[in-house]
Amino acid sequence: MEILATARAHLAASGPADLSLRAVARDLGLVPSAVYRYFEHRDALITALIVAAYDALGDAVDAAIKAAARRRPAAQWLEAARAVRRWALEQPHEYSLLYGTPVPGYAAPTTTVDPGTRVPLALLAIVADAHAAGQLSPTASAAPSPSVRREMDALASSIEVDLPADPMFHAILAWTQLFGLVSFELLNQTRGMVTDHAALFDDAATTMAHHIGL
Amino acid sequence: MEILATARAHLAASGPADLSLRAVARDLGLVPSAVYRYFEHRDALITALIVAAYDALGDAVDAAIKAAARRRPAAQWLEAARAVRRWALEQPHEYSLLYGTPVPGYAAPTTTVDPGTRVPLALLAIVADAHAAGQLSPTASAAPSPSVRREMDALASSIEVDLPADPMFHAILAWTQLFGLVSFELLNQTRGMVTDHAALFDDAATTMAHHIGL
DNA sequence: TGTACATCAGTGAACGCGCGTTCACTGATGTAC
DNA sequence: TGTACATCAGTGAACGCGCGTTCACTGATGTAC
Repeated sequence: MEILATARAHLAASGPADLSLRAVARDLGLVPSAVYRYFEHRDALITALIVAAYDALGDAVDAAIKAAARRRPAAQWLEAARAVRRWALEQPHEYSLLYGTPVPGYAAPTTTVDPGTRVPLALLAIVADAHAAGQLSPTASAAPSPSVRREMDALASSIEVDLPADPMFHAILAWTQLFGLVSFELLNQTRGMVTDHAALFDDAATTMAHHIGL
Repeated sequence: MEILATARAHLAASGPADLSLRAVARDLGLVPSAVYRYFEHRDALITALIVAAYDALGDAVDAAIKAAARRRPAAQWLEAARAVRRWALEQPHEYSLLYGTPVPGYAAPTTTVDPGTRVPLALLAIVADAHAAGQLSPTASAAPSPSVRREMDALASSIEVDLPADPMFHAILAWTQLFGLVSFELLNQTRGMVTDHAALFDDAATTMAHHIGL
């Protein structure tokens, strides 16, 4: 839909906070009320944007994993991680729509949950595939406590992933680490501490893979 | 100053996006223009809030480390990490003012940089103290590439911390991991995946300490 | 102890702005007979 | 092939709202002599 495309373009230029229904209409050369023919209200527009962004990120990650399908699991992991970072740097505003402070006054409906799980599920799939192929080395690193271990087992079965608690635990940590790094880089929180973000990120992703046992 | 206190209270109640000069004045029973006697413009108010929040968080972390001063470095690390999470959960809106998407239209002046480094410096100090006391075990985990290693050495000397590249690297990763976890929890990004966030967090912090060599 | 004056803290009205949303409407395009 | 009508896509004006900021002002408090 053209409105959605224009809204994404507007988002790319100005950031989520300036994302108003009127601004999108303006960009399209439409009168504001015309947008109501396509979206019930502003929140519906934002929801559509969020879903589209999650899907774009999911597609980017899936494509990266697919392109590395014949390589070692650790290489797949690295490429997936790089795809996340690359996508985030290319569309920082869409990234912050997904992983930043929620848009004021907007309450995400449950529709946005499923698309939001695509990336973590794709990352876990790499680990699960490695495990199925017997390519997962037992992790030398600290082990989770019994209660967390139980939670990891429950999570694994609820999302139907065949993975022991240990790599599950480290994969969850890696997932949060990944986004922590990208967010810090985008928010300039590492200002003055890190200069070559790409190199640090690659090393970080490789380290994560190592911790997981890939 | 009373305006600042009221602004923080307002922030606690409504989040950074609703933080307007008029709202703060309203809370104080003042007319909007009265605020201009104390702050040159809205951005000055926000800057003051950011600095105050960084300091509050810094104080919380420092206090936690101090209270654990006689315990093992790994325990100090865990307590520092817990202090970050606790503070974030107690004042989520102040946390998101610091680590969320920037307030629309606000450009952070360099004044906010120094207070923002308090937490990472406090975390690094734990590691550096352990290193000075010979209590840092060499990390078994993946090592950074030569270029990142060089960057870590440069960083260590620029912030005057006596730490080899290896633990420095893992400490930086742990720092980003810490905030990634807290942000994901606050943003509800782990919805449906994690239920006992406190337990996962503790295990994560312990694992980080282990990776660093604490 | 009293008077004159400066400083301070805040008032009140107004400005122009962008926002989401509503409502009655218009004119072009498509469909049925 | 022509006419009648419905649907569609969008217009235009208006609503009430909150925002940051300005400006001239008022009245209380403090200071100097």
